Amino acid sequence: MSEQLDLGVTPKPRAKKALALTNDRPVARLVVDTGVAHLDQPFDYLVPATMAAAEPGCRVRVRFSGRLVDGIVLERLDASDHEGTLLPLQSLVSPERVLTPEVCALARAVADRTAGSLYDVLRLALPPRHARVEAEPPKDPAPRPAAPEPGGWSRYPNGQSFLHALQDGEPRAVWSALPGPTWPAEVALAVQAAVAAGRGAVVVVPDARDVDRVSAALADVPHVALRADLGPAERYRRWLRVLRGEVLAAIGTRAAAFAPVRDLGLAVLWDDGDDLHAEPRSPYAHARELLVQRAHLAGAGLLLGGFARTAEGQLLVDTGWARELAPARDELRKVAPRVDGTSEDDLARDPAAQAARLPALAFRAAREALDGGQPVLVQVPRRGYAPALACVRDRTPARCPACHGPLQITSGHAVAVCRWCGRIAGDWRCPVCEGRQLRAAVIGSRRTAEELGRAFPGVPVRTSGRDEVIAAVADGPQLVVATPGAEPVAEQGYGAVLLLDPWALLSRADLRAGEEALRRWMAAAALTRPQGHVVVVADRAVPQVQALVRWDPAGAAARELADRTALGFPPASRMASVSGSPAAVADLLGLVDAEVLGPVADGDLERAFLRVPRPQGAALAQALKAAAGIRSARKAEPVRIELDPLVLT
DNA sequence: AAAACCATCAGT
DNA sequence: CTGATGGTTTTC
Repeated sequence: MSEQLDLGVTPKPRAKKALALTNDRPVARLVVDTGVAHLDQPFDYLVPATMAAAEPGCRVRVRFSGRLVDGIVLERLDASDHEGTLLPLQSLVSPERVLTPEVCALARAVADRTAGSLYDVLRLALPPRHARVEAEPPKDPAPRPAAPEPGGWSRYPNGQSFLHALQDGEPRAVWSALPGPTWPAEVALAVQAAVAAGRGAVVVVPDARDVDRVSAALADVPHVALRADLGPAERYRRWLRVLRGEVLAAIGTRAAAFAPVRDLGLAVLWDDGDDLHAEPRSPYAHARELLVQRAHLAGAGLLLGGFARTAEGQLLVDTGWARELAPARDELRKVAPRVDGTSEDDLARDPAAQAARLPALAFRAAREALDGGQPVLVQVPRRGYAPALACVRDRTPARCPACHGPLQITSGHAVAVCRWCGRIAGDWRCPVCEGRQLRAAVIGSRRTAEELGRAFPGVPVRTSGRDEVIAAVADGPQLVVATPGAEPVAEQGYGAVLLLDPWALLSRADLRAGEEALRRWMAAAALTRPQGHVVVVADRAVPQVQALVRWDPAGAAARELADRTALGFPPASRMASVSGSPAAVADLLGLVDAEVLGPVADGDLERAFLRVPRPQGAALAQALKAAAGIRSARKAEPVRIELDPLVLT
């Protein structure tokens, strides 16, 4: 064979010297970081002899329309079907094959589903390279663990068959976890079942605390923990161990959904309703959609677990794609907390408890637990100082008479001020009852902590919120005031959990307010010791309170899904959010055929929602991508496109 | 960002 | 008709 292969390509006239190509498959088909929406397609380049190691999955640099850009090899071919001349690869970044076929197929599917480009997804899927770490000597593959005993799964009628099917099947389950601290152990058992059979597993949890808890539960299973806060070197080191098959299991937050484990047998997602699972960067893929898609493509099992259940999880059950994995009723009775609803008007006699606005029942429950030497968890909806105000009588949210922005009080003694326009709202009147008196709709955790301290003199009070999250507290009498998601685990479980100000959660304008409220209450209530006491300061007639009392996440999710289906809301329909300048949004909407809601002003920008029946979701994504491509080719200003947006307000 | 492509037109 | 010119399209 000649050095210079004839590929039907005329050498460039200005080429200084003939480039020696590799003999073996001299064409590399790449995905290139073009940076523009309309060029989401493979491009072919020639492989110089010096870069013969540029196998599929390798990072390369290439000249693309004059600029040096990053690319990844998708395939090596004998010849290209491209008509024009081919440029050679500029350099081979590394022979490490970082993009596996499985992750590549997933990224392609995700890009299609979200109207994004392949490279945008790969940017999220592949950690930045760290050359020094790559050069470190590889370790031996970790030994396989033994197949697990059923452990906590014996409390679920289908638990053992689920574990068993992980050996070589693709069991898909929506799991309603028993309240209590054992879910990391059950996740670990499922992972062990897959790994013992020589299959890989990925586990995605909302935050770093959960990563640590599941990682600890996985002590007997070789694995890596991928956390966002690791730093580039350690992050890449652990990721490489997965890629090279040194370990078969990876656990982490959102980005771990793409961990390149070998021969995937199980994907786990814990608490899929947590909004931390939504990727904030384009194309905004949600971890649940990633893992559902990945399990589907890879023929792997899926475990979608949580105390509460989302409407999306319910849909997976209703369509028959996944099965329900719920505890036996008597097992639930053993551990479920005793939940009482109480009116906030039923205030305690104790003056300090009154000042803290503690209803008698809540005060008593806390007192009993503390007297028994047990910690008490108090969940308050938001941190800060009285962030929102409402009519004292009927809870109508207080809005600015001028601009309808929310009113707030910024310090202990100031009058109410509009959060948007800054006007002082001294003359506020309730639009419903004409009342003039305001109350804090949401009491921030700091103030609650102060007030509770006075209601229970001598009892230590700790707070856990966004600023400072406490992972765990020891047993013993103490008050723990926490915002949702920041509740510390108690060593022996809390004696009582108080859910204050539920209206702050329930009365949000969001479509998901009801589901989200129940999710947060269940997450807190699950931290009680078996049959601990939970007091929620709301009427039992509220459906979410009922679901909490009966500990019925499945029933609540079924009702939620039915409600949304009746109204044509997701997940029964699929929606897309489109935002940008008014002209750009109007232009894009003109290119897509779907029901349009809006547009409405959103700051300087405009936002519109598109809605189609669920079966047309793929077509909507395709149409939006095509439209964005047309606009990008015209060099029109970009529009932000988000499929299945989490927030619909 | 550079190259290739394409339409237009002054000078034959 | 041809070659120069300037704007547009393509990008392997």
